[in-house]
Amino acid sequence: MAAGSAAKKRVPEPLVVLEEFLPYRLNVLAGLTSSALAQIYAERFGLSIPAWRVIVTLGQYEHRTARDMAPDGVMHKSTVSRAVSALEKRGLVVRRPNLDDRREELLALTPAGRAIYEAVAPQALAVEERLLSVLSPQEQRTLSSLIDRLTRQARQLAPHGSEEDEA
Amino acid sequence: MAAGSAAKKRVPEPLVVLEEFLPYRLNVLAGLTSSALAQIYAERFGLSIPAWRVIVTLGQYEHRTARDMAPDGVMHKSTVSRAVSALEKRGLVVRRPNLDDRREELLALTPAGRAIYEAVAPQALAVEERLLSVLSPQEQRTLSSLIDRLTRQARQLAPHGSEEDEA
DNA sequence: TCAATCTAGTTGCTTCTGCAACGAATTCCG
DNA sequence: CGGAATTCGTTGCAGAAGCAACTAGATTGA
Repeated sequence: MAAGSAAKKRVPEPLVVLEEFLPYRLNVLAGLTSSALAQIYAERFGLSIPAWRVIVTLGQYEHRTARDMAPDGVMHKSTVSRAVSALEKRGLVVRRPNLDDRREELLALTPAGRAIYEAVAPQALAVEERLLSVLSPQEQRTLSSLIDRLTRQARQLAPHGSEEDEA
Repeated sequence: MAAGSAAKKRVPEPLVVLEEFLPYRLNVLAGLTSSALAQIYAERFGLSIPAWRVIVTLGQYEHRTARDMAPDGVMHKSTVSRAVSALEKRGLVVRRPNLDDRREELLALTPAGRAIYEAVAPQALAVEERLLSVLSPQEQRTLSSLIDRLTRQARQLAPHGSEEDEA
C-alpha cells in the first residue's frame, strides 16, 4: 500500500459516517467560527467568549441581570457570574443592586466597557461577513431559517432547563 | 410574565444583535445538539464526546492512528490521546504498534468496543433523525451544502493548523 | 554517516466549565 | 403571619481542554 495510508481501509458498512453526521458537522463549524472570533476577543482585547457575550448583551440592552444571559441554555449561570466578576474587576461593567428585588443586580457597561464594545463589535461583524460572503443573500436567509428551526427542535430534544414546558 | 422585565430596555442602535449573530447561533445550536447526544453517550455508556468520536471513527475505518482523528482542527491531539487511553483501560480499544513506523500506533475496536459501537450508533442516528425531522429532504440537502461551504470558509479564516499558508 | 529537522504521541501544568451546595431575598399559600 | 418552596447569584470542587515541553522514532541532505 501507499505509505501511511495503511489504516484507511473502510469497514464494509459503517453504521455512522462521522463526516456526514449532522451534530458532528455542526460542532466542527461552530468550533471553527468560535476560534476565529476568539482570536480577536482574546488577543486584542483580553476577552473570553463568555465575557464577549456579556459585553455584547449589555451593549444591546443597556442593562440586564446576569440571569437574563443564562437561561437560554447557552451559558451556565456560574459562567456568567465569573465573567461578570472579571469584567467588573477590569472596570468594564458595573453592578447596581436592584432595589425592587435585592436578589438580583442590574448590570451595565462603563464608558470603558462601551469603548471596548465599540471596538470589538465591528471586527466581530467583519468576521461574520467574511464567513457569510460565500453565500448569496438568498442563501443566507435560508440558512437563518434552517438554523432557527433546528434550534427550536434541539431545544425540545435537549433536557436542560426545559423542566416546565407548557403543553 | 411582566415581572422582572424592567431591564429589557433596548439600546437605540446596537451594533451587534446577539440573537442574529451567526457564530453565536451556530454555537447555541451545536451546544444543544451536543448535549442531547452527550446524554446518551454519558448516561448509558459512560462515554465522553471525544471517546464517542474515537469509537465511531474506528467503527467506520477498522483501524486508524490517533493522528488521523485530530488534524481536522476538531480535537486536540492530547484530547485524542487521553480518550484512547481511557478506552484502552476499559478494554474497548486496542493499540498495536505499527511496525512500519514505530512512532504511531494502529487502533482498533475490541469486540466489547464494537458491541458498544453497535449499541450507541443507532441511538445517535435516531437523535439526528429527530433533529432533522423538522426539515424536508430537500431542505436537508440544502443545509448540508450550506454547512460544507461555511466550514470550508471558516477553515480559511481560522488560524488553527494552517501554519504554512502559501503566500 | 550523522546531525538537523520533522512527526506521532504522552504528560505536566494551568485554565475553564459544570455541577452541586449554599446564603440571601422573595413568593406562595395555609 | 409564618413556614415551605422558589429564585438570583456565588463559590468549592472535580473533571475536561488546550498549551507547551518532551521522548522516541523517522526523514532529509550535506
